[in-house]
Amino acid sequence: MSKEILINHIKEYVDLSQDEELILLEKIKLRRYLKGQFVTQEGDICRSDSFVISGCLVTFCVDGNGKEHVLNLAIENWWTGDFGSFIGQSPAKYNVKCLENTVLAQISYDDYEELFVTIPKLERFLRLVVQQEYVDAENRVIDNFMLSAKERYLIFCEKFPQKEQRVPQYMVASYLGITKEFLSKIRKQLNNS
Amino acid sequence: MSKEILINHIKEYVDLSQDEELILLEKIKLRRYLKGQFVTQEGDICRSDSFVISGCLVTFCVDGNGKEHVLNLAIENWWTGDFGSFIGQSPAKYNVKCLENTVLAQISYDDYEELFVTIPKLERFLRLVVQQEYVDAENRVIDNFMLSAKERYLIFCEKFPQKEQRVPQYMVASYLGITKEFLSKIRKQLNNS
DNA sequence: CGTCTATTTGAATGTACTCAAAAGCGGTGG
DNA sequence: CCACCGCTTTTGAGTACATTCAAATAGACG
Repeated sequence: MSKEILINHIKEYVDLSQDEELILLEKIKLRRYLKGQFVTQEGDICRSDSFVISGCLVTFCVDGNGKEHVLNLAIENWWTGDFGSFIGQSPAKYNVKCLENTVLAQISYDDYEELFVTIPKLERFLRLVVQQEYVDAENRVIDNFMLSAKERYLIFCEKFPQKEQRVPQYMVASYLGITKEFLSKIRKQLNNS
Repeated sequence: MSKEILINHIKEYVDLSQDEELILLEKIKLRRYLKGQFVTQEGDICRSDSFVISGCLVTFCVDGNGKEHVLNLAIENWWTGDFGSFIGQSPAKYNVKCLENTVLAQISYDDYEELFVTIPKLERFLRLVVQQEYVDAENRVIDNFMLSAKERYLIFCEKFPQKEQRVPQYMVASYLGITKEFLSKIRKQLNNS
């Protein structure tokens, strides 16, 4: 069953007893989305933390000129959503949209708080996950400073070949912080060498 | 006593009993550094998580051309260090250097693991802190995409006036992802208007 | 096949960088 | 107290990386 995928993900970080698994199974809700549907929209409050069972999603915001900026791309076994909105239960700054038909395993904010009491080690699990995401986010800041657009693109392809294949090129460009035109030129240059 | 400052910081997130405070006081080590000293150097393993009691620090790395890139600036009541190195107990990618005489409250990796067992709610504390830092780091990524250098500088000054005042301008520039020369020109332009 | 969206191409432009040099500033010692 | 030193900041000219805008081409889907 699909919920098991999330359970197994959690078990990579902390041990769970049979009972604890059952409690979790009750709290995890599966939700299906069609390609193009939004999981969260700017201004909404993100009520659930979402783990991707299958599919592909983009997290982006829109600036004053209507330009879209991609914060994150998520595929199977990644967490997604507007985490700032989730932890503060405050209006989302970002939109989360499905690029494919998608199945998410979700745990609501309230259930999380309840679960932290009944299964305290989930607190540890979430800490470990978020710690790593924090380090990755900081490394992304520095990579954007240190590396050229071409280098960032090459590293992206190497690190996330599946994302590169499943996500439209203009979103990859935005994720890398460059324009779609410039990414196109980079790719052309890479082919001619 | 200075250690109380860290205890109070923790108490902003979780309640601590008298006993728990005493256990913590034992594990927290104060360490003094002179201006210019390094808390961590690239390649070291960052053995302790450090909370700034007083002073000011910069976290930076050096690229292939010898150019320095500032990841973070820390003052009183901030955590500092190479967190990636700390959580993985792996060689540091970054250097952490004191810009002033500095006092840090440190908890070692091993003591942390012990503390998580004796005071499980510290797990929650750390999760809450790191969650916020993660969201801040992601917002920094997007701000660097969406905003001009001038806008980023203005927001930095507004958000962290003390950092702007205590940190050399060329480090602020690097933190913002621009050159010292360009920041100088931005400041000139802001004065003439 | 036509329509819609995504990608490519090219020319002009801009934001920010490089390099070199000068000016400012703070501390130290004569 | 001033002169000097090292380090930081400023200035200017030339340049580069990446953007904008407009148009052509390619792909996907009904």
